[in-house]
Amino acid sequence: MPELPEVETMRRGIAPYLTGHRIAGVVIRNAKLRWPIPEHLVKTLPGLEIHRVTRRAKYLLIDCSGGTLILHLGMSGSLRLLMAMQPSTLPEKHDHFDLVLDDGAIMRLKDPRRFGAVLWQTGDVMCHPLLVNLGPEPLTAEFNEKLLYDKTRGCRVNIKTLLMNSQIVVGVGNIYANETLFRARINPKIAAGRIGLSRYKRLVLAVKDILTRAIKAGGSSLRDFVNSDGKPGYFQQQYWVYGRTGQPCRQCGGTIKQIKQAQRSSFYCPKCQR
DNA sequence: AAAAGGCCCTGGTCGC
DNA sequence: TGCGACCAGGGCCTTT
Repeated sequence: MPELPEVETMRRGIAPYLTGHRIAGVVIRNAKLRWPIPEHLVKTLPGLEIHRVTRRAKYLLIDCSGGTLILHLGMSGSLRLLMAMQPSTLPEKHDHFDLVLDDGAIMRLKDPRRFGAVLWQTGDVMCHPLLVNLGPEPLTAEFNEKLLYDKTRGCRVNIKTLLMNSQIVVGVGNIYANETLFRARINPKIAAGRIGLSRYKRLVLAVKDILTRAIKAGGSSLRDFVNSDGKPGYFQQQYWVYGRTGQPCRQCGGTIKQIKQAQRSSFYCPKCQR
């Protein structure tokens, strides 16, 4: 389940191998992702030069001459780089898409659950319907307590669900929503409109700090991106509350509770989070 | 308008 | 050991 830190780690992993290269070929083995992969990419992309690889929310943006390739990894997607002359480049069952580069390297997308996406946008990529309504990046100054406060006056939705709303802030998935609320000592059930500036300040700091640390941890696994399974090595990190139903709170020893909010599992410590 | 629920999909886990 | 039921999850889309 790639969250923002994982996507950013993947971006940093692939960028050096793509930037400045020309696309030599495209292979679509299974176009049926979240949306169909446009078949015309097989003809359109070869010959184009890759200028840079950026990220917006959890979307990877491969900026080419003439357009931008938009990748989303869904919840089971991963990218791998196979270098030229490497013996075992046989695609496996869920390797749906290859981007072949002019030096023979291959960027291969694997996505067993096919919630991911490969799309193409000409012109300003930020005008794409999937990107145009996104809220601020969590690690920018634009994401702050005042923004949360202003956007939630009169809002009755619970804070956990709000935090996962990409129109409010992008890149906070289920795991980090739970973990950041614990860090900020905020009960996930509280209505967003009843939270004041001081608690929002704690929440913003928690989001920034936890995401920043996760990205740093991912950096140490960057070398694994070439000729590996594409999975950063920090997935087995320790969580304070996520997935710890019934276990003792690492802070107070109380019991971690699990509830459902907007069809998603929420985990929290009723004693620490009020 | 806001909020709630549905849906896409596969692999892993669990009970029988 | 096989098999069905169920769950997880991002996030757009539809319904209320």
